[in-house]
Amino acid sequence: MHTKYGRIADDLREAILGGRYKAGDKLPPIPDLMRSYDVARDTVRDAIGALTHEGLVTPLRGVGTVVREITPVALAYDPKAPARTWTQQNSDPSAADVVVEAGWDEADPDIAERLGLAAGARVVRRLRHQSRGGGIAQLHEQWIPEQVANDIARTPGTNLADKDDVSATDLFSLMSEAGHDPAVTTETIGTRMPAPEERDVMGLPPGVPVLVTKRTTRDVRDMAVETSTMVGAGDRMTQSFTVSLRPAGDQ
Amino acid sequence: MHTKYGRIADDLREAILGGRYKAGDKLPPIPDLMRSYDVARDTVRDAIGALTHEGLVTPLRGVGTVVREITPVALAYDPKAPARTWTQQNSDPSAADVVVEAGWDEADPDIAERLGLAAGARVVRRLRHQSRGGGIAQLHEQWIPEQVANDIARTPGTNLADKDDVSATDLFSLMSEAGHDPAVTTETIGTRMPAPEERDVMGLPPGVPVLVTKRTTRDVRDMAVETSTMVGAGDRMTQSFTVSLRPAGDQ
DNA sequence: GAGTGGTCTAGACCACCAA
DNA sequence: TGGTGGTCTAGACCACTCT
Repeated sequence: MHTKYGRIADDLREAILGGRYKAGDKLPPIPDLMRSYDVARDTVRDAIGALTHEGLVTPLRGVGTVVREITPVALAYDPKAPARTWTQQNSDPSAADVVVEAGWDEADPDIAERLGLAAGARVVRRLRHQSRGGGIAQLHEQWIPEQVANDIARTPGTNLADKDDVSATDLFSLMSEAGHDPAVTTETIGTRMPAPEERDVMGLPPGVPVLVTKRTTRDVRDMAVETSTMVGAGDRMTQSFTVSLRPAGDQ
Repeated sequence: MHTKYGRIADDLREAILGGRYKAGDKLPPIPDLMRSYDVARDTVRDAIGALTHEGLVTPLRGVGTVVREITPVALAYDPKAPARTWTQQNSDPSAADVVVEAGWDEADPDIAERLGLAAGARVVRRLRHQSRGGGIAQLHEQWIPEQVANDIARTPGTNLADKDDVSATDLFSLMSEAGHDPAVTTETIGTRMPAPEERDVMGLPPGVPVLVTKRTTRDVRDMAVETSTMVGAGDRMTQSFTVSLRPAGDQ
C-alpha cells in the first residue's frame, strides 16, 4: 500500500494483530494521529475506515475507536443426537427464539422451487428472531407447504400461521406427529455483507458480514416439508457439521 | 438515514435492488451525482463507499462504478458419494488445485489442539490455492500429524512435504491405503472480512467477506488425521451439507 | 465543558482506462 | 486526450459521551 492512509492503516493493523492494542483498548484519538503522521483529518479517517470495514475496530462517537472482540459461538449438528431447535443447539440458557411474524403467503418462484411447488402456491411463512446473550444472532425466515401446515393443524392442533401459538416451537416434532417425520436436511451456506435493515435489526457493527444459510428439509417420503433462509450475525455465530465420509449404508 | 450521503446511498441502493441498474451497468459518474444532489465530491464518494462495502458495486478507475454480479457456485457434500477433492467437488472442468507450499512445521497451540497433539509437535503443513473459472476461490491450509505423513510415505510412497509431488492430490485415498481410512469430518463455518493479504491473493473486490471453514478429519480408529483451515471467497462459493436428522445407527 | 468521532465543503493533483 | 475514480488538504460545524 503506497498511500498515506494505507500506511497508517498498516501500522495500526500490525499493532492490533501484534497485540499492542488488546480487545477493548482504544486507538489514539484522531487529532493525535494527525499530529503523529502530519496528515489531514480525513486521511486518518480513511485509515480508520479501512480497519473498521475489516472488522478490527469500531469507532464510537464521544468515546474513541475501540478494538473489537471476536468471540463467535458455535452451533453444531451432532448426528448422534440431532438438535432440532435454536434453544436446543445453544448451551447458553439466555438463548431465545421469538416468532415475529407468521401467516399465509404465496410462494415466490424461488421458494416454490425449493419446496417443489408451483409458483404462487399457498405456504405458511414464519419469521423468527433467534437471540443469545442479549443480541439477535440470527434471523430465520421459514416457509411450510400448505399440506404440511394443514396436517399439523389437524393432528397436533397447532396453528403455524399464528405467531402467538407457542406450541409451535419444536416444529420438527410436530411434523413427526403429523406424519411428516423429517429425515434429511440440506443446508447451503454462503456469506455476504448485510443489508442496512439487517444491520439495524441485529445491531451489527460496520465490517461484520452475515452467514446466509438456505435449508430444505424432506420427510421420510422425500417430500419437502419446510425451507428456510437464515441470516446470522458473523461476529456471533458459526455453524458446524459432522459428516460421515463413507457412502450411506456403509456406516 | 438522515445524512446527505445516506440519502444518496439509499436512492442508489433502491435503484440497484429495484433492477433499474442491472449487473454490469454503471452508476452515474461522480460529477453528475454532485450536480444532481448539489453536494461536494466527497459526499458522493461516501455514498458510493457505503454501497461498495455492502458488496453492491465496484468502482473502477477510468471506467466507472459498476454494479456487481453475484453468482457464487455451490460446493456440496453428498453423503451418498462423498466428494473428497476440490476438483471432484467442482463440475467446472477449469477447477484447479495447486499446492503452493509444503513442508515440515511445528504445530502451534491451536493446530496441536485440533489434532490432539502436544504443542510444537511435528506436522506437515500444506498450503493450496483452489481455483475455478480463472480466479482463486479458496485458500486451503492443512496440517497432517507426523505419524500419518510417515505412514503415507512408507506405504504409497508419497512425500506430503514436497509440494511438487503430484501423487499427493487425493490425500484421503492415500490415507486409506496407509491404514488411516478417513471416517468422519467435522467442519465449522464462520465468516469475516478478509485481511488485505487475502484480498490481494484472491483478487477480492472491496465489500466481499470470506467463508472460513475449520475442519478436522478422523480415521476409523478416531485418530485425527488432518486438520484444515479454508478461506473461501464469499462471492465465488457456497458450502453445502446434507445431514440426516435421525440419530446415527437409525439410518 | 472538554474531548471524542461524524459529516461536509471547495479545491487540488494523481492514476488509470478507453477512444 | 478526456473522462473516470482515488487521494489529500484545511477548515468548519455537528452529535455524542463522560465527568
